[in-house]
Amino acid sequence: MTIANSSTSDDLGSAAQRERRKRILDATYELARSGGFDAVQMRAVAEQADVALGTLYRYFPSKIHLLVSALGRQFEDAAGRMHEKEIPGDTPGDRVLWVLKWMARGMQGDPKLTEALTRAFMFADSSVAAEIHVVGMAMTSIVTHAMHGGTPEDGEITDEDVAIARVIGDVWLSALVAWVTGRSTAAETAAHMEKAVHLILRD
Amino acid sequence: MTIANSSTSDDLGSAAQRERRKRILDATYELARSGGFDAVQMRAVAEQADVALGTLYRYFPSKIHLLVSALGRQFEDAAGRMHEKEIPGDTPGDRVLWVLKWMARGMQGDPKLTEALTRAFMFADSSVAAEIHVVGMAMTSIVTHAMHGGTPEDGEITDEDVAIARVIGDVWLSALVAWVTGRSTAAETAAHMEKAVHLILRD
DNA sequence: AACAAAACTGGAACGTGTTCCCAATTATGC
DNA sequence: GCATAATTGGGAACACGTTCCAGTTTTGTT
Repeated sequence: MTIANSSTSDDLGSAAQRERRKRILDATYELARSGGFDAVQMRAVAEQADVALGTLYRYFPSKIHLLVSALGRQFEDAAGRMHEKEIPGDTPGDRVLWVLKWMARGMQGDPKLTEALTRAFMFADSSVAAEIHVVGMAMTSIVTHAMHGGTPEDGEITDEDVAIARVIGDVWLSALVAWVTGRSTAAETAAHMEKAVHLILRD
Repeated sequence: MTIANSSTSDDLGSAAQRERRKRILDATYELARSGGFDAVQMRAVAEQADVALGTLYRYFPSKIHLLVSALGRQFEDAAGRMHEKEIPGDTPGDRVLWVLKWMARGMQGDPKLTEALTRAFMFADSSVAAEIHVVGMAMTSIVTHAMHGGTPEDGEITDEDVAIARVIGDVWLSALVAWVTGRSTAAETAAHMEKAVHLILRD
């Protein structure tokens, strides 16, 4: 149950292809950051990445695949950074809340980007299962890592831990959607998460 | 904190307008039931409801509004039926699980319909806040009603109860999305909900 | 009954995701 | 180095959500 090992640091394809793929994802980020989901238009991505529209579709078979792939890269980066540090907090609940707040801070700094990626994730169907799985694994990994104090040798991660982490991840996703779609404020979201973690991880 | 009182049994408009609105929602259900989200095409809804496309857009300003309104009607119906019966089960956890399974059974009977309504709900932004609120209230009402054994006089519903119900609702939504998008089976979803309810409502 | 306002119809038109086609370019095997 | 296959570029075309408009019907008022 370690960090996902997907093809983020791409094994596949020639150097030129890896370069194209990177340009596409970079263009996606930039458009999403400035204008959110609606601004990530396939023609605009293609133009900014300097590839033809057909090529873009060869690399990512839909807009949803594209955005969820971007989300996966971001989550894996976050999970990687997470694993490099000690998580502050005396109890699992404190540490999980610390991590969730840390991620929330990052997301609030780029609300449009977050909106684009989250809505794509929520809209994805089974054809995006592989990319979705990457995200789910990274999220579970982040939470379980926080539950165990960030000290890698600190005991095994049990099935129970994973189940708990999934539940927390679910609540987090729902809260994220509510925030992203403007149905709740950042403060309400934070309070809601705090409540949920206290319910689930009674210290 | 009783059942939502929105304009489901429509106060607004003439008889002909209520009739049109009903035809539109019926057409929406039928198309969703047979083909899911993608089959609910605005031109098809208009044709099947025997109204002009412009009229459909006058009643529901977007496809998302239309589907979320349909979901709201369904949830209010479910909440209403819920409140008429005693919920079996000795503990809050048992009763909540019973209710969730009862709703899951209904949704599994119409998977395409569920897919259409759920995806619309997840995709809705703040312009759909009113319709979303109807759904959220109905869901919270269903869960709190189950927590208190279905006997209406059985104590007040506290803020704490509502907070708990919201968390359960969040997990349920995430699980629903996973099921609807084919990322988890009905059995996995049920097991996951059971785990979550046991964590949140320790009996 | 006559008129004004609002609602409805039918259909054209636009934007964006997606598909398709073919010529030009690049990579691969001999 | 060359023949062949795979990839890419450029762009037209299609589908569906959405908007808009001119004309007609319905509704409401006096």
